[in-house]
Amino acid sequence: MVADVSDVAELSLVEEWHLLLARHAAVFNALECALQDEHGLGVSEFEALEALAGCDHQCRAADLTDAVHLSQSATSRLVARMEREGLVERAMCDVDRRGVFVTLTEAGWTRFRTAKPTHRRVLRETLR
Amino acid sequence: MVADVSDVAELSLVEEWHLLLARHAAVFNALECALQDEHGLGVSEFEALEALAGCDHQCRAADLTDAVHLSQSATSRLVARMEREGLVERAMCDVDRRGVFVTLTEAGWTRFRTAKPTHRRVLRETLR
DNA sequence: GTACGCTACATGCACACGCATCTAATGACA
DNA sequence: TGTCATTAGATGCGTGTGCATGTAGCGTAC
Repeated sequence: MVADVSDVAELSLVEEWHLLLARHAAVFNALECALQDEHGLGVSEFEALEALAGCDHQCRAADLTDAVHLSQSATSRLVARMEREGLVERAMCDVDRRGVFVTLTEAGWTRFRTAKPTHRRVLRETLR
Repeated sequence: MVADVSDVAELSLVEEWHLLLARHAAVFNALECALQDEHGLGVSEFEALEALAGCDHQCRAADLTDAVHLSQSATSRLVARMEREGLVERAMCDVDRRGVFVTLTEAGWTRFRTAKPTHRRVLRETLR
């Protein structure tokens, strides 16, 4: 019984997937705990804040959907939660009145800057 | 304004994290859709089946928890769902009567073998 | 043997998710 | 201008998740 080339290729493919799963789970859980405990933020909330901070503090809801890797509906509720917490505001978009501009509030910007060191620390500790 | 070494290091750390997030989301979603559509399985269900198949078709519930990267409670419910679908059985563990042996049924083994090519195909198509 | 701490798994609960669907606005075309 | 397909985002619904806790069995100490 000799493993041929395609068996080896498949094995490494599965191993790489399991490695990816394990790495993701480890970093994600560590981030979730640290951000929640120290700043009352979930990972998705932080990613949304980071996306907004990197986009002039304002972007379309649809752009956030890509940034947080969530469904459209989940993103909509995420924005609703963050608005309830005063981290962002939803503004009517003039050029396309179906659209929504999500804008970072002063409180949201502050929370992001405060949480950022925690985020980076956990990445340093758990990534790779 | 010159970026120093630690700024560069932090940037690449964050980029690597975002890459990990994106890769995970892409592969996970593709797997979820394909396995659900073609075999009525979720990713976690498949991972559990794979872990059991690689463990002589029988292992402790606690071992499954590690394999699926889920909490203990989620794993317990996962096993309950899979038992309801006839994919696994829960058996009393003689040496430690608190424990539970999860065993692959014939149907579970068949479902795993059937779904495996789909799983590998999606990995080939979406990983890297 | 009895008491006590620990471990394995199950379960109540609150909450976040995706899917399907709804509403409102847009753009194209007759 | 009126119709209609398309798109942006919100929401009802069912389900899966983690946390906290419950229950039962184990192991040690006395």
